[in-house]
Amino acid sequence: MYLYALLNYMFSQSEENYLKAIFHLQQNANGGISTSSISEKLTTKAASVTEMIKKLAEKNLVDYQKYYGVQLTETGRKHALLIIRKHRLWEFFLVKRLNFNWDEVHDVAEQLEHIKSPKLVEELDIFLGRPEYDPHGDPIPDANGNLPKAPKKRLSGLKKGDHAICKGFNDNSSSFLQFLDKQNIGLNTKIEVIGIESFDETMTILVNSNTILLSKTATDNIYVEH
Amino acid sequence: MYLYALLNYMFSQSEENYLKAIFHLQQNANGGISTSSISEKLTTKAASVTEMIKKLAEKNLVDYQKYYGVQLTETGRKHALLIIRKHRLWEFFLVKRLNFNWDEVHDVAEQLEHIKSPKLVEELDIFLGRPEYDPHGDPIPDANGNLPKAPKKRLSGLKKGDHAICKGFNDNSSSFLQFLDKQNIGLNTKIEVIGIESFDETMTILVNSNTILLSKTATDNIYVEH
DNA sequence: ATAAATTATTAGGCAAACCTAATAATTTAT
DNA sequence: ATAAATTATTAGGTTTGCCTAATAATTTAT
Repeated sequence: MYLYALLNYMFSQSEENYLKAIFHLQQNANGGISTSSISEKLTTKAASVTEMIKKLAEKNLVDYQKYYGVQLTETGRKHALLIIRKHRLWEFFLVKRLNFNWDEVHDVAEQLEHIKSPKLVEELDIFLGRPEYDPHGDPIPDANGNLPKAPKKRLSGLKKGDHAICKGFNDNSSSFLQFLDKQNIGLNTKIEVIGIESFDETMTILVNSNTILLSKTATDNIYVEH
Repeated sequence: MYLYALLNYMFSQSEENYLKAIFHLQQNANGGISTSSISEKLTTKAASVTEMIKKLAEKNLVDYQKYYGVQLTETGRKHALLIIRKHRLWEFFLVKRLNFNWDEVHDVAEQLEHIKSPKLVEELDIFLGRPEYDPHGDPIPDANGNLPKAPKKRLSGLKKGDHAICKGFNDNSSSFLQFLDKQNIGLNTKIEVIGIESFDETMTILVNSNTILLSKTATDNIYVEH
């Protein structure tokens, strides 16, 4: 199908990285995404972002108005979701089939997500049993870009006495994931909120009968179901 | 280990493609490899090859003297073998695990071979059961660049009356492999040589009780054991 | 309301990897 | 042995995606 071929083969790795970055920034923001936030996310300079944004706008992947920020078009969003789909399928493969630890997969998946082959994505999905969540608990978009709906709730939003199950992480950096490993916090770990400090929102939680202190930054980045 | 890291992370995709092309050309030639043969293999222009060869020589991946051709250094050869190892492991994965046909895998494997992660290569190798041959019958180098020794014999080298088993193909192009599929020739197919035309070396062979005519070009590209 | 700080854009450059056209070196053919 | 053909190199250009430095627009602070 023409659109599919177009979605799969037309864009450079750089362009794909911009689409993905904009998509992720849109998740946590409303309205247009600023040039500077993109440059921060991709560790490039703002001037480079301006340049690339112009190109993406010409290709109808983003809507863009000077000083008013960027937003993905429907085509841009579809392609961003395809890259995220590939990224998360590969992460699943690496962890579940190749014995990678969840904190080791990010860099490799960043490379693998740019491999262009519609058949590969589909067959990999089948081979893995059409998983719905990656090893970090993030939902894997299906071939049409639909995400399994699991509204995310942050650990930082819970109150004293709440019980919860850990369902994902917003910061997938190796250092954060290693920190979680050290605290024995992982996907589906059961958590009880013992208390919250009023001055900085540090949270005291119970994990496997151990008491652990987590900063607001940490609890903001942990998704739970409760 | 330092050398390993060096081998894995130092080179661009283009550089890797040149190393691989030179390695393959060296298999069928003796002495230095000409600029023009490289440009033909990679469908680039000779001027681009000259440029790249200079760069590879500076990085000690090839030995190079004006008008005397190119040869891989030991480092260059090691890295070429790593890329070939990755290419063939991925082809094995695609055919044996993801239901690709053997004539569909080349382009995807050309992309996957450039993924940089020593752990990925090792774990993939283990996951696949440390296969020795890819789906085309080509040997897969081990982690040290050693190839399982299976000296290759061409079908074109056999005489009338010889029996043989098909063990691999030199031309892995989709069109050639599809031609073979149509003739019911595949890995481990049993062949009997019925006759050879003296004027153009066209060979008449018996495959599953069917008589088939193969051009010299075809028989040159089929490896056999007999 | 104006100065200061922030954010975005433009202009001009650079490196990688390709290209064409012109030229040079070597080999082959008569 | 010289002309013709082949092969290789050089010079100069292009595109992509990045950079710095200068400038412009907008927002924030006093």
